[in-house]
Amino acid sequence: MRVSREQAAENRVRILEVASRLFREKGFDGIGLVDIMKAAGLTHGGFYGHFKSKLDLEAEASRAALDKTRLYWQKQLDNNPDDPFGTLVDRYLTASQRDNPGAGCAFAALAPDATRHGEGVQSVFSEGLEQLIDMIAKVMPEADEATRRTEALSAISEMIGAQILARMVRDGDLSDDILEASKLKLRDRCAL
Amino acid sequence: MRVSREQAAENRVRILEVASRLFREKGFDGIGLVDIMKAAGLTHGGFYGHFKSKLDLEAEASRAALDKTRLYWQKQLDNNPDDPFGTLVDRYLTASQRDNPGAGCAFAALAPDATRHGEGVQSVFSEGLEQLIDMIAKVMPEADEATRRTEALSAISEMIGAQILARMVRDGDLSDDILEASKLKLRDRCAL
DNA sequence: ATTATCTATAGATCTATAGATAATGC
DNA sequence: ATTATCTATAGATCTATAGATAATGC
Repeated sequence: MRVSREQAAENRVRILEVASRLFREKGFDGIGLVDIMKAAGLTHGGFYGHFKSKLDLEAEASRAALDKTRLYWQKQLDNNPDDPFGTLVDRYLTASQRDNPGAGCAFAALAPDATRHGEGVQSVFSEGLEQLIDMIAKVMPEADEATRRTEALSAISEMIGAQILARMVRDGDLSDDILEASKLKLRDRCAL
Repeated sequence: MRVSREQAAENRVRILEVASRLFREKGFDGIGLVDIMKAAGLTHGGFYGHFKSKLDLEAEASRAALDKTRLYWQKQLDNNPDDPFGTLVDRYLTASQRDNPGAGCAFAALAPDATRHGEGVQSVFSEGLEQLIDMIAKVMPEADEATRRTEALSAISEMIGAQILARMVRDGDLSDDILEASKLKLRDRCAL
């Protein structure tokens, strides 16, 4: 049943991909190692050859998710130099983001979970947020750097909060309204 | 070991209070029935005399938490008729709210958890949010009712998002900055 | 007699580990 | 010979239930 070194490295990546999706969909406590490994096409016994513990996987899978989505958003900003922040707002506050938590923003899916899952996990989210702040502060329209950072912080809080609440609500119309309201308010900031 | 009908009713209330605090602190999956009952001064076997299931307790404890905090905020609005929304912003976006999740906003503590814990729990949070929206929309300064609702939705998303991120971050200065940034931006809306 | 609570436990699930297996890579 | 994975299981924990217990309230 052994596998090449190369195949083993691919297996590790697949565990990370599968775990980062399942954690975002079901929460850290909503999915077990057995099912994660099964989803990766492996048995659970092999898990500890790749990771030290479940908490370790939570941290690594979260880092993978945050890195991947940050790269995606960086590309969106780069490809829309005329209105980078407006593009971000329009594409983040969508029903498709809301309805695909497994592939989307790990902050919206897991921030409160991360707060309760130890220093390692929390550090990953903290560093991920700092990088996100820098990335967005750079494209804010204001001249003053400190103001751009304040604007970025406020906008990030609103966008993530809106997705969290839009997902939570059972009424689809209200859910859409939540996204639309923040889109409207945040779009205003581009017209400076 | 039996207890009077009156005492039993008090026990039920105490279970709800204890559970609503522990759920907000540790998440629905972060605390078990045995420890909840122990914290209420009872043994776990008695639980099912009061609630149908853990999910049932999650819904009822969340309703209790949301009702209690909404009453608190309604009182803050009523007591500050000159600047109700500014008062709300100033008092919600505080370090003391951030550092006491067990007594604070259930949305900030449990919204993503609620999304994953079945229709009953989700309905409680949905209805709680609708009531909160109505409460805040009423005190927004804008003349037009639809605009007041949009403003309320956007402000709620930002305030809850800010508390979630402020709790998640390990760097205390950044955590304070997150709250301050949103306080600054939201306070601007009073000056209409 | 009724019933709120307690004791004890069933049954399921979860993380983690130990030892076996078999293919890789020296 | 090494090692990635698998099989099997230990040990802990969690929800839920069954039956015993003892005080209430008719």
